[in-house]
Amino acid sequence: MTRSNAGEGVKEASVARVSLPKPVLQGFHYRVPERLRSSALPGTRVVVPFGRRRETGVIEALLDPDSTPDRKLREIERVLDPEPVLSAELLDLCGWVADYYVAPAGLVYRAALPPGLLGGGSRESAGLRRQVVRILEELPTLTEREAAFGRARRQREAYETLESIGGQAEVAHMERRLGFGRGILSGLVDRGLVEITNEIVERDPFSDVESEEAEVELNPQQQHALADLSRLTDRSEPGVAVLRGVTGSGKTVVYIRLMRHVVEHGRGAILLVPEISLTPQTVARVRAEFGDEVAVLHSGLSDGERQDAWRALREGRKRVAVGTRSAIFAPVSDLGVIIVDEEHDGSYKQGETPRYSARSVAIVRAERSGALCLLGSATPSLESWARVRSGAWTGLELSDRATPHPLPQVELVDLREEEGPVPIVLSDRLRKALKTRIDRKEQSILLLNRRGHSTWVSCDACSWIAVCRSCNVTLTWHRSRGRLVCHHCAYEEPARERCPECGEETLIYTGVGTEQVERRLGELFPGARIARMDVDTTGRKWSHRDILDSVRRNEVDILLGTQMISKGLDLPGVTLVGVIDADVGLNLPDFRASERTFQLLAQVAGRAGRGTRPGEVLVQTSRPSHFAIRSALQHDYEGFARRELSDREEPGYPPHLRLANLVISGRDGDEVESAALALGEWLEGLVEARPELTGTRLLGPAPCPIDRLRGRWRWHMLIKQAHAGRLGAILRFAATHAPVPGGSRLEIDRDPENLL
DNA sequence: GATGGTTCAGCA
DNA sequence: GCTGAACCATCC
Repeated sequence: MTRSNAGEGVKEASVARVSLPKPVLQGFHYRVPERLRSSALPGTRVVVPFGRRRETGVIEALLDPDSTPDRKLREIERVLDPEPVLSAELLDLCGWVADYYVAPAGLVYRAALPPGLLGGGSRESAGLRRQVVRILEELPTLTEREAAFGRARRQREAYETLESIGGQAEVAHMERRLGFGRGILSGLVDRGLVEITNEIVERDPFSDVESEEAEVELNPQQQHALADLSRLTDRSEPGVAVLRGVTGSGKTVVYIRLMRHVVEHGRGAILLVPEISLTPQTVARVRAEFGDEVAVLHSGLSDGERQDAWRALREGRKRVAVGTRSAIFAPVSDLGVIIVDEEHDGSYKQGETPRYSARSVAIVRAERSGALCLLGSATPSLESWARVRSGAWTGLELSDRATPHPLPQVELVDLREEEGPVPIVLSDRLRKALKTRIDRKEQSILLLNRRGHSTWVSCDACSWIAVCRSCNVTLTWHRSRGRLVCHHCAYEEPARERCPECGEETLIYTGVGTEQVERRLGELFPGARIARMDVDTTGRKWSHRDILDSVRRNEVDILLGTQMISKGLDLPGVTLVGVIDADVGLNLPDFRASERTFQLLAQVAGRAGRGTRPGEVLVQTSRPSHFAIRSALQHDYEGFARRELSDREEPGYPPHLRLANLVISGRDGDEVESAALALGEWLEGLVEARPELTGTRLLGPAPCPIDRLRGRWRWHMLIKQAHAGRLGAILRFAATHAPVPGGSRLEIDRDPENLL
């Protein structure tokens, strides 16, 4: 680690390495002026001159002047924090993330800090706050204006427009109605002419969640698991434990008791959940147990609230953090346990730089701070499972349901046997089952992992297909909106009556989505109360909660939705779960297709029969003999895992090998292709030339499954290596030396969750 | 990511 | 010889 200049030797620590939140891998060196020597410590934010502007960065390390690059250094201008915002522990952890994922350190720090602390602008979180831009400095004379703007024409226009509408406007208004993008506005911010602030903050939507948790008696299995886990946390090197608990087995109670144990011993705890709006019950129970001791970090908070929660942890006023992915960086000191709930969930992997997996970071952080890392799931990832089987990690199991009923009966409906001129949406079997529930006043859940009305619109007369303007994917017809929508970018267009190609009224709509199912249900069961839950119906802030609350209040007979209804919900009135098309994810060109299908089916099946009445599950499929579906049918996790592990051995996929996906993209398709081919040759040369890289397997280059996205053509190649260190070495070398022509961009995704 | 310097086509 | 756009290295 770096030295912090503890009082003595003022002259040796007069240079700082600073990381800026920019997509550059290296740090930059600055001189620490005499007056800042005592406050410019590693982990503090500083303002530095960069080019002709100033930037906020984080001091990564203090260095001896003689060991720093031979060039004239500029000076740190200002130290923003009286105390480091990143502790030595977190600085170190971020360093690991930057190194392992080959990500710019500054971007890692930004991901680790509450929004707003680094790199100004916070991400928008729909509607909870509105951002307002306001003029700070008047420019009365023309000469002042010339001087202030120079050649920045658009900025000047934006400034003058703002002036003419009263000096203040909503950022969204400037962007959408007036066409002044975020970039232009932040340019004005940088010139110090305007400021952007967040206004109107609603109350914390979780603050009034009721404390429903009564003291629960643990069953023998839970007691056992808790005792084992508690014992582990008392060790100096507790390692990683995987708690496999069937749906409804009561993992959350175990988490809570374990955290209680840790807190009582004066240590802290972090609980990660996949998506907080979908796990209100988990959050509520933690709140009920820990009250003011817990900080809930979720995207619904305003910047201010998030910073408050963060500070409370930093100062030790709170010892327990609950949150999504980025909460793995919560400043909890003296950690006793880090729990990753639903550890198999793909949302723990960030989809953009830094492409870290919160699960992996959790494991590293726990190890480095002597804490236990507990991974919980009904369907652990194969990566985790393999480690348990090899004996490297501790495995624990909850096989009994805490509810009065065993796991529900799962039955397959073979769609190939169903007759009809059009594809079957609701088989007779499923229809009857739904009818029975409605008659009995019981509730049903229907899963279809495709939103919209029809996912494929084409012309019967000519060959026209509705595709996105900037992505190589079909547009989905959203009937209620009357529009054709791309599910990968923002593009949409009005729905049409006639084929735009041949002009005939011959458009056909195939590929059933949730919106269409909702209509069909309405026709089939006229009196039934149907709720649809997918991205389109949960746009408003707390609509998730509203929908689920109404289900819980028994105001809904059928809850229909995408995979967001499969996760962690505890809806005791549900006795039927129907899967409309189990094959949706099975045919994706991704080595995790089977695993995801199995997990989804197992999770959604677990929603049935959690109350006093037993549950039933119906799965419609055209591939009833597929082992992922068969295993889900029998609730046979181990059988599935065994088969899938052996299937992955030969093509060589995780967990047998480490994987990285290199994606090269750009606007010009031919250019990207030749860049990808060149990169492939370069990598082959590299691997051949270096004996220490033996055992590296290269796959591709080939066009990505979605070969055009947001206007960029995409090629990719896979690197496989059994040895994590070697893979890291290759990736770091490639990131800095690989030939990437201008116009193309290389992105490195280590341990990819998604190969599309 | 942003900037500023370099290069070069297009034009007088 | 001038201008603007495209390209690319550099920013400490």
